[in-house]
Amino acid sequence: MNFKGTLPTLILQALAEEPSHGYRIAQRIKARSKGVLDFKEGTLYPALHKLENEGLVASYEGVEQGRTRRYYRITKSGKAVLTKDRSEWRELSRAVTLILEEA
Amino acid sequence: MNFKGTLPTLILQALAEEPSHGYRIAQRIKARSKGVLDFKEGTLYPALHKLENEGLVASYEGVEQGRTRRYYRITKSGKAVLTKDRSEWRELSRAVTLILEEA
DNA sequence: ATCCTATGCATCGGAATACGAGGTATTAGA
DNA sequence: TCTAATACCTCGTATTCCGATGCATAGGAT
Repeated sequence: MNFKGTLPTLILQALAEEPSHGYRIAQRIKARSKGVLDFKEGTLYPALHKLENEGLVASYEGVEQGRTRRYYRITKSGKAVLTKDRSEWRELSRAVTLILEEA
Repeated sequence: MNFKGTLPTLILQALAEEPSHGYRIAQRIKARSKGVLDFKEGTLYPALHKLENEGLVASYEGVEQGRTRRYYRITKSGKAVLTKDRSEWRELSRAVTLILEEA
């Protein structure tokens, strides 16, 4: 069960903390949300590609333990978008909460 | 600018407060969120029909000032779903906030 | 009297987001 | 040896939302 629309922001946030690769980003989001947020691979990889296409993240191939992984890092414009996304999230979530908590 | 997935819950909440019709529900959501949440008609009416199809709301035709309006009220199962949706919202929004506010 | 705006309902096409299923391949442990 | 976890990817489908469009009435401005 996930929200629609928050995944790009969550990915940017993860990469702002440290560069990582797809599989680990997904695990991290799941762990940090205590299992609540659990995006599937069929969702994650296309989202990652789209972010790269938009220039918000950049990727490079890395080899670790004989395994090829595609690492991603956040770009300058990615950081700017993350800042904007965060404040948008605050505004929207506050608005929804305001309505739902109102008797 | 809207969240995806919260509209049915917001509609149920509005109808839990008082029965209403489509146009007014939209205005109410917009007003309560101080203009932040603004769902369009092309979104609202299909959502309303779907909720009725699922038995979460019921509708009846009412005439007011010579105008025919379709009024909706929340049903018993609609109230149950609303309660569940509210706790789900809390859980999900808390999870996202947890990740985004974390340095 | 006429026109515009707000009200009020509805449907359609298209875009975006997510999931599930399926495919490929490597590594580590039972 | 077999299985599970890791790691990446794509495709079809469902859902959600928006914008455009259509129709119709009421009220106020010109």
